[in-house]
Amino acid sequence: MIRERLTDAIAKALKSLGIETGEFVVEHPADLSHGDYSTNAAMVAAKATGSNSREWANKIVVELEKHKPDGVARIDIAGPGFINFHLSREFFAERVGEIVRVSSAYGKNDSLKGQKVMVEYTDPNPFKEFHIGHLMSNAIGESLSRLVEASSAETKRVCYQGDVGMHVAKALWGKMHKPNASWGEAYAIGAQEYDKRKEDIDSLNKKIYERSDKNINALYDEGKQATLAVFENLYAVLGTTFDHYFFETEAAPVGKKIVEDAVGKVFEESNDAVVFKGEKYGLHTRVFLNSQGIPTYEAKELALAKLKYDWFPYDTSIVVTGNEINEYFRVLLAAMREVFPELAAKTKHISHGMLRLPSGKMSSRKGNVITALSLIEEVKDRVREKMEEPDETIAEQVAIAAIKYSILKQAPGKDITFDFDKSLSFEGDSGPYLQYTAVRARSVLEKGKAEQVPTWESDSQVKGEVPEQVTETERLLYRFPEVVEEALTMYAPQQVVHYLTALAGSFNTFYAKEKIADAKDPRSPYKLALTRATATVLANGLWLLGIVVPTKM
RNA sequence: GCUCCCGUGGUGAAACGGAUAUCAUAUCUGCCUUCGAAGCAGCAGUUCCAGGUUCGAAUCCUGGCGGGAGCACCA
Repeated sequence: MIRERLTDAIAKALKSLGIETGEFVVEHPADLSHGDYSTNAAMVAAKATGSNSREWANKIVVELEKHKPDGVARIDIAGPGFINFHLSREFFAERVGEIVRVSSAYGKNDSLKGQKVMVEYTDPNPFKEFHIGHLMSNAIGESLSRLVEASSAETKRVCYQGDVGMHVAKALWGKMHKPNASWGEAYAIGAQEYDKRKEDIDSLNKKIYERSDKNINALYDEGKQATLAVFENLYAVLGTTFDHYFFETEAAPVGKKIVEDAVGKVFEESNDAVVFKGEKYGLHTRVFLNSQGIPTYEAKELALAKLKYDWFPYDTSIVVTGNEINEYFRVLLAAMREVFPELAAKTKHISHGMLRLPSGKMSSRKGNVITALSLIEEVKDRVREKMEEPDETIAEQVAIAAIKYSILKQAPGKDITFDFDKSLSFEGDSGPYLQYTAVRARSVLEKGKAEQVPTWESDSQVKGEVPEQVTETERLLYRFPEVVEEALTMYAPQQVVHYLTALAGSFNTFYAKEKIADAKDPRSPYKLALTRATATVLANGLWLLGIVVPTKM
């Protein structure tokens, strides 16, 4: 890798000047005109010695010029002492050749080879709506899963569904009082009436938990099956295939036992409930078993960590949830560090922001939720309007791309105020823009084939000329593997999004300026190879985002 | 009240402590007899406030102001 070569060369140069440090960084300058890589080594050296950074830059460059690293065409100094590296024409042409050769494997790495990683996400609750908040969790979790997978980890996608607990009791209570209501509506009714009918609903909760009433069991089973079937259809549309489902019903008894066994050690009794005193860690107290002896979310989550590990002995367990439970999770992890220290150390909590409505917080309790299904349908309608020959499959692929892009373009953890016209765009900075560019690139390749332009090969370089001018597209293409690794280590799919958007933009500029497929142009074979490399990176990158490239648009 | 998160052009966002803060959108101006106009080119416009640390701060620290979430038997 070029980056390592540069880092080694700089370290060597510093060493020969008597500076021993690994503190400097080698990065891409924000502005492409500043070169392809840049280092702050001179500033670091200046700091260590208390002297001028421009002078250090001059000395370092003299050293670097003695053994110029492969692939570097020019080194210069700018600003307060940045050393900028401009890579050579040959370097970029070789990378284009490499991308075409490696194809769908381009961008993958071995950083997690031999590791077992589990990712839990989406987590909709049976008996409640699958709303756009779950869409956020799904988009982020799926993308993280794919980043992990692309880094060669053995990856398991799992989903944890709350099929027991107060929300179920509320939904069943609502359904019993208004049988024609949908499950989402039934839940809202139960939630709104809870204050008035607390005793009723609490006792219903206990019956559900104990499965002691035949009629209630039948209604429960029916509701669970019906809502889960809806979720399955959505997973298919979203492109997620879970390897395993965990349910709260299996976690509950395990959690109860874990907590009971540790009463007096980790947990303590308080007002008939069993609690964990988080205060000693600067946190707050949370109830793990309620006064009826029923395990709460916290106890079940503790059990879940163990159930997961028993099923798949992970090295890392990533849990994607909404940020509203950040505080709970900190308490939970504090308790887990005492009960299962080795599992707590392997658990990584990623929280996503809330999808809010302009009118305020969306709440399934109040019933003012936008369901995932209605959103997808609405977006599909808008996509169809733009299509010349409507096609159901493509309309869906484009709609999902628009939705996922709007979620993944920003750092997970930040809220999105959902406004239809502002949040979902088909133009510029959007999922469809990336798809469109990929489709367009492929169509140019078709044209090249039809015109019988010969195939360019990087090793022989005999079948056509390489244009002297390096395009912006080429300066971006070779960075893709770095972007993938960075996005993984920082749990930041938005870096892939922003990279792809820049790449697509550069290609569209290239496309507008140059005729690519032209049998009479000796540079056409190379330009087609560049087009193929772009199409490949766009497709590989979109895969990481869970977005499909349509056959046409 | 306490704890945590967040304040970037009109709007939505990006930016391992790095260079002239990037991108999109909306508005405005051009470009389809040439490989797909869901596109391209151009104009204009931004780091909440006050201190501090640093060669260098949107980023780190302190204090304000503003917004959000959570704070005992819901998840």
